Amino acid sequence: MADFHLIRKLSHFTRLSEADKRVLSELCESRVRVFRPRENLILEGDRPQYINLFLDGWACRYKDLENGKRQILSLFIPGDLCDVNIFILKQMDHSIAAITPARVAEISRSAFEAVIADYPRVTQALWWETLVAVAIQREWTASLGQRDARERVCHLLCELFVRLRCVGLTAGNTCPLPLSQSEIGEATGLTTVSVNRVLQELRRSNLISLKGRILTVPDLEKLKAVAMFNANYLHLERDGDNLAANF
Amino acid sequence: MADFHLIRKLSHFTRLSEADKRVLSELCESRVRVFRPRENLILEGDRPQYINLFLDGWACRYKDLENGKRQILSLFIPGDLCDVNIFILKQMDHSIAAITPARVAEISRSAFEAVIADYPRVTQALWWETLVAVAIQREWTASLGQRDARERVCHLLCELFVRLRCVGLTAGNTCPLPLSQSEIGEATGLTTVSVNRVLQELRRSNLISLKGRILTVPDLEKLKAVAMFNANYLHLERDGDNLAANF
DNA sequence: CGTCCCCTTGAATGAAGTCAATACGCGTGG
DNA sequence: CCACGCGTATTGACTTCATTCAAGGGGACG
Repeated sequence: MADFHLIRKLSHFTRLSEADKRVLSELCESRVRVFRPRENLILEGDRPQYINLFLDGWACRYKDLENGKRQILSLFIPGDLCDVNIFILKQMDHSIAAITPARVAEISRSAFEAVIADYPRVTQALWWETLVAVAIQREWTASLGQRDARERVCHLLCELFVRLRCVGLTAGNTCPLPLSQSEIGEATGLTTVSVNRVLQELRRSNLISLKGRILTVPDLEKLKAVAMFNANYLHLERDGDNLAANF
Repeated sequence: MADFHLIRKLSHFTRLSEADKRVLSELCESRVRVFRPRENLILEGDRPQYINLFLDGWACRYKDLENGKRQILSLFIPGDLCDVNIFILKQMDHSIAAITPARVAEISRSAFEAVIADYPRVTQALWWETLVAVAIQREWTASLGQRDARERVCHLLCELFVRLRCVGLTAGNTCPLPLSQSEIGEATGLTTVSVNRVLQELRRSNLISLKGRILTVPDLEKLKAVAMFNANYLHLERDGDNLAANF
């Protein structure tokens, strides 16, 4: 199934029918583009034309400030959608770039609207996706505002681990983490040096092990405790189970 | 017109017909509730039932962390909507509280869905509202991650001034700012003491004057420059003018 | 073999936080 | 009318967490 990850993710919200899954699969048979690491999908100021759906690989939203600093605003993993309805806006207020090699389906406005019109459960599920994405953005706000360096890094790692698990990309207590320390820094508002020191310390205290872009979390609960991580904002409790699928 | 502020705000996106305006007015004749300062509209963990529409007064989303710290995640001013479609979720991942005395219309799911079904231009405008709210959240992320204390406070003041102007709540270079220094701190991730020192300095350099909860900005462009404020994320350029209203 | 990232480490610096005391303004009740 | 109390604002001295600066090491790749 082509967009396996998206379907798997949305299934955390509601039970999808076979027809629902089929239409989601078809969505990503739109135009598929491939990006190399650091390649931009779209730049601040550009006119958005498509909803990007990440089939494979990681990417990020980011913003360059006048003072030369860069903030990563959010991370995309397989199964993530960029911005439903983004084509309403005349221009992007931020940029999006691939982090790893990435395969991205570009969903056109018309393809999207066709789905919305005919598949109410999918529509609901996409709404849920949107609401969760905003909740993640809020949690990052809270993190940057109130957590210290160590807590921020731990929180990011917890979030990514859980999100990856939702789309079937973890293996036991292990997951990919294709971010450089400087990218972790850009996401957490820390410098590379600070990230490095935090990671050292997390390794020393056996909270994580991280080599070759593979993260291992021996005790997720312990990491969550350090991070003050509460997964409620990811809304994985089958909120939409009342909309039962008709198989 | 009852929800004057919302209509005025949405008019920055598209030209609304009289019928559009009428249906928006009716929306807030739903149940109107009044809250006192610090009173909670809804708490983390509660089940969301309504879309809150702020008719009058200020409020905020916030999150309490385990370590006792509190982060204000976003601010609501008159004309702001809480979360379109929030009732999809089983429980709130954050709380919402009034800052000043506030009048809030509670829009029911059915009232909302009725509007969506019949008023495509209003639907589009509400989508725009949602996208702008997320863009603001992203900008706060960037602020907390990359701006220093002075820049963060200036940026918040710029944003609020521009948002208030959009709903007709500024007068010349003056606007209400009913936030205590500690609330500014909770929004910007700073301590009260730091906020106080920044404000002192901004006053001394004539960038602002702020007394009795009234903010005066003698030279907005200068303040924007200090804050590295770029209003593009508020998307006020009539992005939806292609959907002309039929009067 | 050299180059380019990325990671690591130490020492010095600095921005913001902490602690603590004081001042101000305003409404309440004696 | 004044005293009191409470929330808010202000100020100074000290501390600390993270940044900055600078240098060195390792691995991948042309």
